[in-house]
Amino acid sequence: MIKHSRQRDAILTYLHSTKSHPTAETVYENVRESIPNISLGTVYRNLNMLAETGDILRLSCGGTSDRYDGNPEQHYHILCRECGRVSDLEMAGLEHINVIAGAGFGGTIEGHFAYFYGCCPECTKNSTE
Amino acid sequence: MIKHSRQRDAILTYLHSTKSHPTAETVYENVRESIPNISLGTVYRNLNMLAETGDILRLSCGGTSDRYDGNPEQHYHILCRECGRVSDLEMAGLEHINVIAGAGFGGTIEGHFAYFYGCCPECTKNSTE
DNA sequence: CTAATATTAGTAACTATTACTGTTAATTAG
DNA sequence: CTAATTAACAGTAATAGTTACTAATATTAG
Repeated sequence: MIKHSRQRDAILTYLHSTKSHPTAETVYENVRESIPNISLGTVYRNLNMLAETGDILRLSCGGTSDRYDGNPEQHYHILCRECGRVSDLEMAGLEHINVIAGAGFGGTIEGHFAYFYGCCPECTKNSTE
Repeated sequence: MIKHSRQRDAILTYLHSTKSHPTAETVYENVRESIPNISLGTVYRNLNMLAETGDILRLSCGGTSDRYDGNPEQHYHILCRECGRVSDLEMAGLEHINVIAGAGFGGTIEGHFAYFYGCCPECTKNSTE
């Protein structure tokens, strides 16, 4: 049985307020502004719960720590190799690649995880100036 | 300047001998059979070097530890949600998704990372028996 | 309101990985 | 073939991210 908690609300509210795909540590720092004595363990536990229930997305883009996304809708991301930022991509879904992968494969493809890397609009602009 | 080393050779030889995408720990355990006192730090250092030079691939499929692949050619993987195994997929390249992602994106797409998840042939077979 | 218990803060523990240090061994120069 | 140089090593300590534990607190049900 799941009980409401001020801490979990604050975490979700913060994630909804940003498009920056923060790490657990960043979530912690920001939520501390409204709940100064929140524990880092609480942040981790709630991020795990929220990811489990599908209310948020966990992004593992190869960096040292996972990132979280308050938008649980299926969408894709790009990791900027210049500034490290993770940005949303507005693009069509790629469900068809599951079919490509499944052709000739003896098992079952249930889905995929994908992210792109390159240079974000800001860094691309800066490097051509 | 890069010097030859028996340890690095053994690591590469082991990775070439398997299709199992082992973790650093598994590489360590196996290479210890030929070099019993090899250090875990040496395994990590060489796996990083080999990944850096492009001789092997590092796979970060969301699990707790990275995995390594002795085949440096671009190819895709499937993570079995049943047994945790990571297997190679024989399938066409997906370079076209970079174009899809780049459409309407202000920055530059250089490439993508993708893996599939589902059920490997062995587990699919077992679950339908 | 009271009882039951999910959640918390704070801290300790754990795991994967990297850094450090003195020693060993691969390469280069003579 | 030495000897000098230094990359790489083994062993160990340290770090980073995350999870586990515990007694106290806050939420919900009745």
